[in-house]
Amino acid sequence: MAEGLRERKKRQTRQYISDVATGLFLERGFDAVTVAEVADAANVSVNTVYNYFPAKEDLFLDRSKGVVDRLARWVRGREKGESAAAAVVRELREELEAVSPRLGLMDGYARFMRVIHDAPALRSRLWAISQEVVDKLEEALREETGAPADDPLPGLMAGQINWVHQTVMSVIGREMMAGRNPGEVSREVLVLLDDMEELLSEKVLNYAVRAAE
Amino acid sequence: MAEGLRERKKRQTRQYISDVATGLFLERGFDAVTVAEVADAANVSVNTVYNYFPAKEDLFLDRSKGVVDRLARWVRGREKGESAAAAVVRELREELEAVSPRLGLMDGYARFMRVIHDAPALRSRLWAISQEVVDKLEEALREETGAPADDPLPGLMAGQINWVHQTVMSVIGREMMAGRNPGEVSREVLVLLDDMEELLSEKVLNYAVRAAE
DNA sequence: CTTAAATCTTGGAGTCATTGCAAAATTTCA
DNA sequence: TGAAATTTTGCAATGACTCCAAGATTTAAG
Repeated sequence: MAEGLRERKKRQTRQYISDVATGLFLERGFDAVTVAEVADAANVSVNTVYNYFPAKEDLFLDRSKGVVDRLARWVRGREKGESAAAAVVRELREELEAVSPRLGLMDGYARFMRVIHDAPALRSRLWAISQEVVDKLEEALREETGAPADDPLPGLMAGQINWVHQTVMSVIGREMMAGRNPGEVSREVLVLLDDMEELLSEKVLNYAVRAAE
Repeated sequence: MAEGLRERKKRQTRQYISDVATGLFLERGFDAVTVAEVADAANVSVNTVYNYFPAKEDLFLDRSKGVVDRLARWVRGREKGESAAAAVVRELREELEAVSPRLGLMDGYARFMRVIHDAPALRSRLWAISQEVVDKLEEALREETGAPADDPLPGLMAGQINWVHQTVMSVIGREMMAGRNPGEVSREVLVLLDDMEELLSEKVLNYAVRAAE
């Protein structure tokens, strides 16, 4: 069915508010910009802003929400004969080798991270998102392995896999904020990823291996 | 030097405010109690509350701050021939066997956790504390091993060790909230701890072994 | 014991995020 | 085209938190 005028306008408005807000936050920092200013700059009322975004933090982290099922998706899409952890490590390695902006390997990410780093509210929102990532990963592991609800292993495995992802993301953030360029950081984190892989036990690396056909 | 009247009064006032606030939060939940109510109930002004506590969350989580250097302390106090991870696992095992209230194994912890669970602001404050725990642990590992500032290993090891501690604490919280009693939870988590120990690689279990004399 | 300095407490005003409500504007659809 | 559904907006209110200056208390010197 074709999308009505109303739907299109809503999507545009939402996007515009988010863009305007992001611009302001990047310029002056999260705390220094009020929601009222965002509303003014976007030519809408404060209420309209809250109509689209549950909280101020969502104005800046709206995009990041595409990340919540990243690990679950990678695990579900793992190859035959590949374990959950191996799949995540492989996907991370591929993204790193491609110097992918999805991991923050892009110009401008430093400024983005700086805004988050300087605003406690944004940091906690990021933690909340990260928690969602683990939860969805654990759920995926349960489904993939058919583990009973009281089996603690999926939770433990999700924790280990999340450690890898979390560490990669946080080191990238730190290094980019330190002024390094994406290529440099990519190479450095690839080495780090090797180190991490070596720290994973065989039990982790062999958990939830997908049946080879 | 003897403590002056002023110092004593301040400490008492601070403690009293925290106690009163904790009581109210346990009764009615974090969000349902305003800072003004806490101030009233404690016979002080709102400004005095903020004089002692930087934010509302600190009224409830004041105690928890004793936890921030737990892992660093355990590592620094590890025995001869014992690694950092082994020390943390051992200390955790001892606390679990003792059904220690320091880990939340006590009646009333369920209600305490419930308040945190239901208040996003408290959850993020807990995350922040947890971050401090890792940071201090990493710092301790660097000092203990004399690793250079650019060595990534201490950070990775801190992450692995933190995973163990974090998982133990969160499972205890979850089970206690589910109405289980401390003894039960203790036994269950001891088993879980064994599982986790098996998931740690040799490299982790042998990192920062203290010289045997 | 008296008093000035240092320190605490308090009241009050103000900022800002967030919510609730009802009126006004816009879009959809019969 | 006109009523119904949906969106936008203005307005008022709540609650955390900050700033400031005045008042109360404690300390310490004389």
